[in-house]
Amino acid sequence: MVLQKRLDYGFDGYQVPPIPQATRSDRRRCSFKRKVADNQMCAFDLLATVAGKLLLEEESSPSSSDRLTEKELSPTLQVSIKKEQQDEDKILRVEPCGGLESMITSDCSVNVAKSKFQVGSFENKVELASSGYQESFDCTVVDKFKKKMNIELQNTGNISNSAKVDICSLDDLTLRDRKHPALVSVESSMTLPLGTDHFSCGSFPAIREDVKLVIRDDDENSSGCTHPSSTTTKSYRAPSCVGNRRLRNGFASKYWKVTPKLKREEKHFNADSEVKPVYHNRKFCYKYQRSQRDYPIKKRKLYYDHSSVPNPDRGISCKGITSFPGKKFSCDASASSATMCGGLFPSLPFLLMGFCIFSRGLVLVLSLGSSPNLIILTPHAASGKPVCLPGQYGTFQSEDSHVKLRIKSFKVPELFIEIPESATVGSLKRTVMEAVTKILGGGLRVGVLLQGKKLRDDNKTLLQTGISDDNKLDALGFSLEPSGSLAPPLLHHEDSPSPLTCDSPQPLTRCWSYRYSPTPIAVLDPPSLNLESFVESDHDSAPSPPDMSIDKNLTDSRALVVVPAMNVGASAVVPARKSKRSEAAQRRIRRPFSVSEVEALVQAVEKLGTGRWRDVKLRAFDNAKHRTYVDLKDKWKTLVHTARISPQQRRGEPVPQELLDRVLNAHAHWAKQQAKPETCRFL
DNA sequence: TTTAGGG
DNA sequence: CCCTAAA
Repeated sequence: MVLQKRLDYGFDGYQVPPIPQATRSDRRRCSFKRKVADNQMCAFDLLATVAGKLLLEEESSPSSSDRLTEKELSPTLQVSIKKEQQDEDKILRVEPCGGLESMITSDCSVNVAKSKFQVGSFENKVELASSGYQESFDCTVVDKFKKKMNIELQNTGNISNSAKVDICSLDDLTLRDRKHPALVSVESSMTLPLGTDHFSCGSFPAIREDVKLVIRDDDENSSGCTHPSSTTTKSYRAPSCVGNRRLRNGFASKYWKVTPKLKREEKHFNADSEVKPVYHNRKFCYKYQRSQRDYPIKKRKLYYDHSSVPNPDRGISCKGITSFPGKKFSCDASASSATMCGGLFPSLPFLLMGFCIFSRGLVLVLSLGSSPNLIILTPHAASGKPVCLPGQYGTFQSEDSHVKLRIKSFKVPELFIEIPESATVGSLKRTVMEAVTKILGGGLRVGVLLQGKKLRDDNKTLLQTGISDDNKLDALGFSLEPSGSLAPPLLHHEDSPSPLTCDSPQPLTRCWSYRYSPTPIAVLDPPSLNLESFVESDHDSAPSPPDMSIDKNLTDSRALVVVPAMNVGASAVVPARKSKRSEAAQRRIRRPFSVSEVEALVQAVEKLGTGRWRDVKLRAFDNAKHRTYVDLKDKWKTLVHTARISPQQRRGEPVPQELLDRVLNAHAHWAKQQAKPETCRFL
């Protein structure tokens, strides 16, 4: 999908010519897809694939193959990337580094000529030199690291336009964060001083959850190792170790296909800026030739002056924050390894596995724990935000603009089973089976949900709906619905159709949200439930223990519930509670406050008062995702009530009288405070 | 989104 | 806990 994104930028997916021997036309036709189990697909694979393709294409290009001399190719830079799956006959040879001259220019793009970058040991010099065009960037290693490597991208014409990527050693890293035994931290500081203002990077909201997943993995895998060589967990392999098996090279992109869109832009440029498209090395590899004289200036403008040129390719933005004319674009390195991504990877070190600079952005392949991630710093326009593709992502874009999806689970219609206590387990099973059969009997339909919203228009293309948008992948969900829905025995009409909230193929994805208005009956939108969410809901005990789970709570278990529409007559299957609400509006399970929670609540209210429930939430229940500020307010209400009634009338887990006294005191106190706002509000 | 209250 | 009017 990420690559699909690239489509917009002129990167036409990834296609790998099957075999070098194939004729060109054959190659074009039967370029094979590297079939990889979805969960094995990783960003690096994608890039490697691309690299493979690029290389192969280059090899077959007389003009460029000239440069592929043994001399120039450092042996260590020759890499065989083999699918870990053993795709025997399809071993890609990727030789991305040594002296290959590549140019990936499209309209206004970074032009990278040389790339020597061996991530495997981090001993090579990184050098991305200009291919001779003034407008291109130089990327050179400033420090020969060991300790620190500095890749500097700079515009040869103007030093101030530079991008820096600092890579510090593990040692440096562990000093900062011992928790993550990553090997190398990439402190990316992209600095494009363009003027006065300063933009720093924030976060990538769109992919935050994905990232969380990664972080979790990190923690799990974290072994405390602080030295690369000792860090040999599955997820963290020292670069040098990796080298043998699967050397992960940085590579410069080569020739990118011209996409239709770009072709159009091409024309545009032709007219506008004396840019003459020149197909270089096959028609889908191209670059522009510009007249030298006005190039440098114009070029920079194209790069950075977003407002002056109506072209999507302007400037590199970091996570959506872009450089604007006269402003400085910067991702400060001081923050952490995550700098580049700001809040995305807070202080999470990552290993730079490769990078790729191409016309429309900078791609970094980073290892964030167990799987490589693809970070794309895109030019401003198109999506604005960098894309992160977790390695284990189940969806990706393949050639031919196909969207590949792996559906791990379906939401299934809710079932409601009513069965006497005296019934046997066997009869329970049968009853459930009956209910299920009832539904299946009528046939099933599949619903597609995007960001919680049901996609009802069957005629829209994935592209139109945005499903092919990488940002939305994790918001994609499917549901099973009784197909009899068109003329289903409607039992209740009071409900209105409701959006399903969740569920992507990923188990840990957030599920529905709490408060929904009554929603329509389940006929068309049968209540669905995520089977995978039958996770033991966490017993939130203490209010504060860090809750690392991704809202596990939200996936409260919802036992079997009914599918009203389907229960025609089946005695065992009856409509649930008038099926008042459907899927999303399912009433949350009851979770009585524990004494410790009450304690925390009381303490917070004593401190903050009774009108600041949000603050109370943040202060004392920030980690209890299932406790909303409304819940806290409600609880306080009941606490006050409880405190006022006699102990005999109280129900549930008894709250210590001491706490109830404090409740009354605090309540009285804050009531008084409200009466006289002038007074200082401290206890 | 929060707050404040009734259900 | 839910639902909402108001802010």
